[in-house]
Amino acid sequence: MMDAKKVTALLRKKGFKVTPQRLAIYNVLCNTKAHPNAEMIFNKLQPYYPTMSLATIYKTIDILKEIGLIQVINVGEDSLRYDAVVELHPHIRCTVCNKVEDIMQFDFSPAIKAVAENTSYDLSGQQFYFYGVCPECQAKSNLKIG
Amino acid sequence: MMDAKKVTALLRKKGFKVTPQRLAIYNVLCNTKAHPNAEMIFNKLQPYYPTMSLATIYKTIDILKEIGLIQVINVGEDSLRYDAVVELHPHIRCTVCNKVEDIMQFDFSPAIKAVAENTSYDLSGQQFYFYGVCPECQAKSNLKIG
DNA sequence: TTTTCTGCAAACCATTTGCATCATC
DNA sequence: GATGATGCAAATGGTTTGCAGAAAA
Repeated sequence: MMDAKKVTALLRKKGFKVTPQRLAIYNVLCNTKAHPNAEMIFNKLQPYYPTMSLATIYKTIDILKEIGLIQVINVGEDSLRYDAVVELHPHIRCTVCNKVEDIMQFDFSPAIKAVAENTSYDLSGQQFYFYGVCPECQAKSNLKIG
Repeated sequence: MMDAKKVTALLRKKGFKVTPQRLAIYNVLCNTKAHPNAEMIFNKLQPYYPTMSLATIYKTIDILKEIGLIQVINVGEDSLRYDAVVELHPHIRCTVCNKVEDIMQFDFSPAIKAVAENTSYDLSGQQFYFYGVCPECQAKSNLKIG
């Protein structure tokens, strides 16, 4: 569900050219909840853009980040993940299958506000990461034991 | 203020040998609030252990992590930082001077409890990172403008 | 004496960069 | 046609690994 017009307009406005590669990369991020890293985006696009390189993905990610269309997620893996949902929300990573999901059930804004009011820093952002075992991996683990 | 006896006993108990390098590295982490990365530890020890290598620092960090004496801090830099305070507490990084400090003014345990009760994950840990400009860098910035 | 550790050098791997060619405008 | 983008290949840099000599148990 990408609003292609919006991306196109924003890229142009910020002085970047509009290319099929850039639209495709943003499109992948808009149509997944998997929070993919560069290689996952690369693999997803491989069948349709067989000549696209990882370098192009990294360069495009830099631009999308700069113009505020995506955010970077650093859940303590070797690689970074990317999210087209730029609104603040915590993430949780399964320590067994490494899947990364959004946490929406709890609103952290009061906590963040409290920190902002009690620190001498001029706050500009924050990231909350949770770690645990997802329901699917719990089930698999129970099967093995039971 | 490292409790050398405690480290020594714990290393032995877990089947690791006690070496001056290991004690020194843990000692550095116990006596700083700077949340150093491997290179900062290396530089700190350089005058006293001129032959110590970065490889030894990384290997020691792995062990200290494994036996629960330190925690890893991933504030979105190129390198990881380490903290001898293993109790949960949020960290804040100055986006100007890159200093990393503890946040102690606010208790996140109620928020974490709420997430634990509302997620289908079996929670094992979490990390909260804040970003902003520290008071010192704010002052410097004001000088330049004013 | 046995086992594990240190420290050098080489390997690793996600990400970045340089550059010639190519697409967008 | 001018400018900026792509994609290959090489570079980068934090971290890891292999291994011979050294220290701990």
